[in-house]
Parts: sequence; C-alpha cells; structure tokens
Amino acid sequence: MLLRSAALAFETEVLTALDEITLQAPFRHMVTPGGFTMSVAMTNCGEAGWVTDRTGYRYDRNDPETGRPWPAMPTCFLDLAVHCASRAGYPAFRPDACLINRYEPGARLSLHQDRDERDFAKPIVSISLGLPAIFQFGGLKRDDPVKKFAMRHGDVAVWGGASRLCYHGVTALKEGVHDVLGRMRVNLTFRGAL
DNA sequence: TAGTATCA
DNA sequence: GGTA
Repeated sequence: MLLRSAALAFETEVLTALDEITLQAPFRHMVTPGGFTMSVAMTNCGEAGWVTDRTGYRYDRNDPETGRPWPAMPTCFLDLAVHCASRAGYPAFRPDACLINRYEPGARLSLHQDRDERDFAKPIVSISLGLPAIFQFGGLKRDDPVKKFAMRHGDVAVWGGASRLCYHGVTALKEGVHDVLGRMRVNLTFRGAL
C-alpha cells in the first residue's frame, strides 16, 4: 500500500530527531557478505539495528562501530510508523527497529527480500524523504516482474501478509537538490525485528 | 544477488 | 533493461 505524503505532518520533528540519531550513530557504508561496499549509507535506531558485514546479515542490539546500543527510537518515529501501519491495515504494529538509509545521487539498492526479522507476520513500513526515487516492487521470486513507483518526499510504502517477502529495491538515485534535505534521499524502514 | 560487469 |  502506498500512502502519498502521509509523513509530511511529522516532517520537522522527524528531521530534528534524525539529526540527533546520526550524531550518536553516524551513517556508514556497510560491506556485504560478497565483499562489496554498499552505495547506500546506513544507520539505525531502536532496540535492534540491521547490519551487514563479511559474516552476513543480522540484527544487532549494538552498533558494531561503537559497541554501544543504537539510539532509542524517537517517539515521533514510533508515532509516525504506528499511524502509517494502522492506516494500511496493521493497527497492532509496534516496530522495534528502524533502518535509516541515506542515498546520494548514484546510490541504489538492488532487488532483495527483508527476511532477517523473526516474525514475518509483522509488516514493513518504509518512509521516503528528500530526493525522489524509483521504488521497485516485485514478487516472491527474484525473477518475478517488478512494478515501479516514484517515491517522493513524505511518501510511505507499507507491505505485509502475502507481500511481506516480496523482492524490492531502489534504482540509482538521480542527481538533484531537495528543498529541505539537499542532495540526498533518506529512507526510514520500520520493522518488527525481535 | 541489501552486487558488479558487460552488452545492447 | 536483460544476461551472467
């Protein structure tokens, strides 16, 4: 489900909270098990954070860079995620993890599944901020055809149920400057990981 | 295969 | 965008 501009009411609060998070847990380019450095820079907040290194993908309660717990999930993040999940038909959703992805022009995320979470009954809530991007949403097999969605500042995608394990990704970010965020896109992905 | 390279 |  796509909620157009659903996050705009929370814009100021969310961006302020984002600055506080990245002060404690700066964006970093993680390495995949294959040994490639990701073009997207990531950080997390919440009880657990998604991380990747040569070892594999996992959720970790601590930031591997510092050994300290990830910054707590701000109330405005939680409120926004709960609001969007409820609107999309998941009124009981309470995320315990938020992966924060920063895209600069050229950055992309190839087709993948979110499957490191414990309970696939819980949906994924994905919020787009800053520069627009093309979100690809496919099927349960990597080769299934994908639909493309232009995600703009404030847009929210929610998927779950039969779509929970669908492959998805983001094509290379086009060059541009956003009024509020400048030359970047930020994506907040809320999960029930634990 | 949360990627890159190469062709078209 | 499809292939490997």
